[in-house]
Amino acid sequence: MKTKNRPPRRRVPPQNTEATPGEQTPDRPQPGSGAPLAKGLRSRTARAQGVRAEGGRRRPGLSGQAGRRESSVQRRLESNERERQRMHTLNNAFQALREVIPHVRADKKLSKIETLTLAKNYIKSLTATILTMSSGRLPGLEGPGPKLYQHYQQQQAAGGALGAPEAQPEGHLHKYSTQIHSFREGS
DNA sequence: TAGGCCATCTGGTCCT
DNA sequence: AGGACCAGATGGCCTA
Repeated sequence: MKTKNRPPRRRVPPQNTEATPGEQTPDRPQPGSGAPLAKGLRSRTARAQGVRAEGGRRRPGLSGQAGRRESSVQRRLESNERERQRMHTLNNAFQALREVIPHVRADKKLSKIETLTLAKNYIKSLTATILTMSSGRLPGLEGPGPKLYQHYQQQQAAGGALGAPEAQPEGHLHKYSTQIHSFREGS
C-alpha cells in the first residue's frame, strides 16, 4: 500500500543540549518507560552510553570521570545536530528535484525513491529525444551530434552488458511515460 | 492493523 | 582531530 498526499510531518523539536546521560530527553517516547522494553530495544540512555544488550560495540572512553562523559555527550549532541542539518540539506535537494520533474500532479508529493526513479528515466528520455533530434541533422547541431551519439552508444554497450532493458532511445521514453502514468494512477 | 515512508539517533569509517 | 558520510535501529505518522 502507498502513502499519498501526506501533509508535512510534524517536526520533532531539537534535542535538549543540556541533557546528560541518565536523563530522558522528551523528543521521543521511551520504550522503556512504563512498558518493558521489547526484545532488541534499548533505552536512549543506554544507547547514548554505548551499551548494547548483547554482543554490541561499546564506545570507548565513557567509563571515566563525569567531565569526560559530559564532553563526550556534548560532542554527540553536536554531531546529531550536524547530521540533522545534513539530512535537511539532502531533503531540500530532493524537493528541488521534485519541482523540476514535469507531468506530476502538484498535489501529490513524490516519495524519495519515486523521485529518484522518475528523474533517472526522465533524464534518459530527454537524452533519447536529443539523440533523435541530433541524428536528424537539425540546423545548428552538426557538430556535437555524432559525438553525442557515439557516447550514447558506448553507454548503452556498457549498460547492455549489465542487462539494461532499454536498448533503444524509444525505450526510455516509453518507460518514462509508463512510470508517469503509474504514479498518477497511484499504483 | 499492517505496511510504507520518514526523521532522528547512533557508531563506524572515510576524508581533509 | 574533527567533520562528513553512511547504514542500521527505532519509533511516529499516515493510509488502505
